[in-house]
Amino acid sequence: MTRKALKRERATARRKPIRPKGTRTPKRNRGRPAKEDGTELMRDRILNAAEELFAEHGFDGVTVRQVTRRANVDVALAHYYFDTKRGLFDAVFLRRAAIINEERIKAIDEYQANPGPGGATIEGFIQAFLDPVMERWATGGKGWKDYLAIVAQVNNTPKWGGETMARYFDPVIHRLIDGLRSIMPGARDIDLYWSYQFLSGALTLTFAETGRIDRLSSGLCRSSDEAAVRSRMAPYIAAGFRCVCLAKNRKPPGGKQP
Amino acid sequence: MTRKALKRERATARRKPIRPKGTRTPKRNRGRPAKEDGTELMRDRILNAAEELFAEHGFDGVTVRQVTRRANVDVALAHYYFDTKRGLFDAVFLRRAAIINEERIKAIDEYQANPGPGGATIEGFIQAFLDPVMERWATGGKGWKDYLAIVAQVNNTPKWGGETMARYFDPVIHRLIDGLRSIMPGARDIDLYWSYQFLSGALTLTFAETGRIDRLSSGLCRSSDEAAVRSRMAPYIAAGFRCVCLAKNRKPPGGKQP
DNA sequence: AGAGTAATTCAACGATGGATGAAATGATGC
DNA sequence: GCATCATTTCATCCATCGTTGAATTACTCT
Repeated sequence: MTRKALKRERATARRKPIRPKGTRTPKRNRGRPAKEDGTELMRDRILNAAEELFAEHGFDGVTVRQVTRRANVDVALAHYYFDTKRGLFDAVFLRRAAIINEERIKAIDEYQANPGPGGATIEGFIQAFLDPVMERWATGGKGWKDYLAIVAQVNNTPKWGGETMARYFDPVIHRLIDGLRSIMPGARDIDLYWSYQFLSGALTLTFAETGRIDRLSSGLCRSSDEAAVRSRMAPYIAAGFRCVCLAKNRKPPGGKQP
Repeated sequence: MTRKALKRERATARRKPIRPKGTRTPKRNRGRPAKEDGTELMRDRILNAAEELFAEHGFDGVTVRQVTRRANVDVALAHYYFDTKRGLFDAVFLRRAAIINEERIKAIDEYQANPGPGGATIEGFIQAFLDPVMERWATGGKGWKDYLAIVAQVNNTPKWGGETMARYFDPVIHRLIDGLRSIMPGARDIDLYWSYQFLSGALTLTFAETGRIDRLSSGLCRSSDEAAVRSRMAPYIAAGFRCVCLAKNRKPPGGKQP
């Protein structure tokens, strides 16, 4: 017994049997398909189509019918596998979140266990945190790019920015902050968290590849230029952390100091 | 002759006069209202309601009916004033964009004309660029906060991140970059633009006040803490610019240098 | 005072939204 | 070889969507 059965149980005797209507016209293309391997599983077809569309138009800008049309699949199948539209979105979001999160934890652990000569640095930790995502973004193909565009939208939406992001990403971020704290013993947590906030904004916007910088710079910069991002983002962010989190560099610019 | 007349002209004789239906039931509450001053104009009521809802749910997550219901106004009135849903959104977006853009240009001009003793600094320019928004965010009330939440979503959406943001914000950004270039004669444009990109992400996410950092820090930080942002954002960002744009500070972290 | 115009509401249109019950059909296990 | 199960499609439900034509009422100008 799989999803359908569960669903039917949940919805026991909800409606009257409304459908005394027309007789069925038995046509082709119905029922369980021949198990022809090699083709993508329908469930994955739906996920992939949804990923593309959500990346471009956001959750509310996409209809389930658009997704299933792109996947060449019946509408009902999306509900069969994912129950609701929201369930489909969550499935898209989860699929890759698990992967980068694991890679990130591993990267930070490895860096801390074995930093280069001279010991661990702020830039080193930031790099370890960024690298897995950067790598997927640069070489993971359209699927990963679409996924990162979705993350950017979720991160910047009040409705989801709080809970959805938290559930999936908080542990990794705490791991990063632990690492940074270990090499900045004097840093206050409040400074570390705010610095991460700025990091988060810069990161998600950049990987979202909105095309904004291309236009702004009249084509001088390209959103998709991985080398450009690779050589600048970590240094930029590390400099910010150094400035904000190391007390000696803090200079109150007029405002009161908390 | 105002909007309605223009609209009717545009749609000359488009449809057959479909409506041989029921007779009108003349009730209260119709037609042009008595000119009772002191109350908000209906056009503004619609704009305000739309601003709130767009901030929370995004363009596609809001229906025109929700907006007019919150504004206590008939649906048709929204189309009377703004033609389409998109027109309504643009009106919301434009209303405040004009204000901050003007203030920002003025702030940067003034800073460059009269920096403190010691001359202009990177941090000074950044501060001049941020201050008008910061001020509105901190003291402008819910309207401005909602507006900035909308900006964050637009900025991070591929569909609009390119064109919509460009049309309204590019001139100010170029003004900022001109200022920065004037005190960093050796800086390459490509570095300045990429640095701005990181600034942009940090800025829009922070002002969007998604509540993310509150949860992440277990309540240690509050999204709405203006003093915390005021004392950290400009230094963080200025440090990043210094690091990326001043050649002597550039150190290639393994990747190839463009 | 009457004609014209601006602002507001009513009532509907056609399309489409998410969702689901039931039929169909191949695979699986006994 | 037959009953059960998992997967897929068909056909539809009902609510709601953006948008509009026309009626209605108040204000403005002559």
